[in-house]
Amino acid sequence: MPEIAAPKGTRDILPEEFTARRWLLETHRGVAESFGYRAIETPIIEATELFSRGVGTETDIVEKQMFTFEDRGGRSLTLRPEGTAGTLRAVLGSHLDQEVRPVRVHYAGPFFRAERPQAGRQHQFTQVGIECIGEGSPGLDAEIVEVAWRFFRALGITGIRLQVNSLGGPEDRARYRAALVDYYTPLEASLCDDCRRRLHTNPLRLLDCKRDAGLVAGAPLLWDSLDRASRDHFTAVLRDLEAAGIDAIRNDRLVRGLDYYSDTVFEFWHDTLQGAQSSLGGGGRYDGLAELLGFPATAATGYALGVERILMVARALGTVPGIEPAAETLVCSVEPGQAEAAAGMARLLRDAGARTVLDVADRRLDRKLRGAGRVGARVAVIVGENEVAEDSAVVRDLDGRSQQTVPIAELIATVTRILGGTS
RNA sequence: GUGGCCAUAGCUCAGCUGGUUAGAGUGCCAGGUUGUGGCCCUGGAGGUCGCGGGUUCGAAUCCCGCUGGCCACCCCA
Repeated sequence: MPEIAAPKGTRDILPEEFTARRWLLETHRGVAESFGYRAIETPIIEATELFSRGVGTETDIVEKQMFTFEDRGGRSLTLRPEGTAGTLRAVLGSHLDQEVRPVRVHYAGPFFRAERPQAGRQHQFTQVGIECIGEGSPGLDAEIVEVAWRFFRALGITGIRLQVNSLGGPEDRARYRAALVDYYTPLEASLCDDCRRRLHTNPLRLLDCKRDAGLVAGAPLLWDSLDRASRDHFTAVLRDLEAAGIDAIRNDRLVRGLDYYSDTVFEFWHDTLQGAQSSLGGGGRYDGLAELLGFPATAATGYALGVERILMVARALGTVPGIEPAAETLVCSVEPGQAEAAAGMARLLRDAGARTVLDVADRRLDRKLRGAGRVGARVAVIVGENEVAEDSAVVRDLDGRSQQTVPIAELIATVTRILGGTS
């Protein structure tokens, strides 16, 4: 019988990594809540239409990256590839925005994309994100960037390169798309294969091409297609970011892959991640998404960040806190005969709040004490024949290498004194 | 989805141009110490050589397919 392995593109989160992720997730929660964002959780499966309508039919995500299946009633469902559409659906569908505006929410959870896996790109991955729904002021674009900025700072991650751009409104984008097509069409013969395809499917993507960089340099600028309102909006965002002390790099070629963005878009890059995976996450304003999903027009802005990638950077930078030992106390019997007495003492210690491992296996005492070091315990409580006879225990300070025999009544006090003293 | 590299013990890896019982380090278990750890010594367990087929007298080694990982592209988290 072959062993069953985790499905392709998925990974198990073992205790050590779990601890690091918890640190990251808790840090994000703390920063988001310090700005008044509240936690939300939405389903992992959604109607396929949520993404085909929201994210855009001709985007890569919807075209070829979704895990889609039919339920027993023949409805098409999809494992969510991103979080914004579902969150907006949840907030507007429940009329949360009728109570306060804007609605500020944060979330964390698994997402799924069927791309070829490699480091930092898995079928199942984790994102933390926030959405600010119900108001269109540029100050809120700056606010969410500031949340992310503080989040990275709280993790101790330096060297973040924040890229910002404005895509303008739908009309601006249509105008720009036309300008790009006008520019590239005469050059079509000299384009690379990918670009020739992009010219007809998704002209904005032409700006991403590395091979035709020379042509990109001469392409029309997005900024020139923006109307007055979008220019003012973006100028205000840049001003607010500067006021917040955030270094934003204007990148006229930054075009995010999802159709629903309008005006402000941004991405966070870091150089310790190699090439294709240099993006830690991004976001932007998506004032048009609500209507695409059938809700009243509602302005909104938000971001999503990749937990696994950020963890890779934090690890490379050495900012991940050391893992806590599994237990601070180990209680062991000398022989199996003292198992019950030892178990009783372990209960006392746990009641007193000490994380305690019990080892009453039938093996040599020195092996059990070796185990104490392995779980990270700083105190060993040893119970043998003599101790049972006189209702006492040997309390050994594993760091100080000293020990004493104490009555059970003094066990807790003795152990907590040692634990308190060394920490 | 396209192209390339890789897959040997729990972990990190060696195994030359196919040759007999597949190795090391580390970890694990045990003994040295019939009640005392992080060092040391000794011994032991543990491997369908990713899976399936083919070539050959003989395959961990060569060929094909599959699965999985990694890298690049695509794109993004």
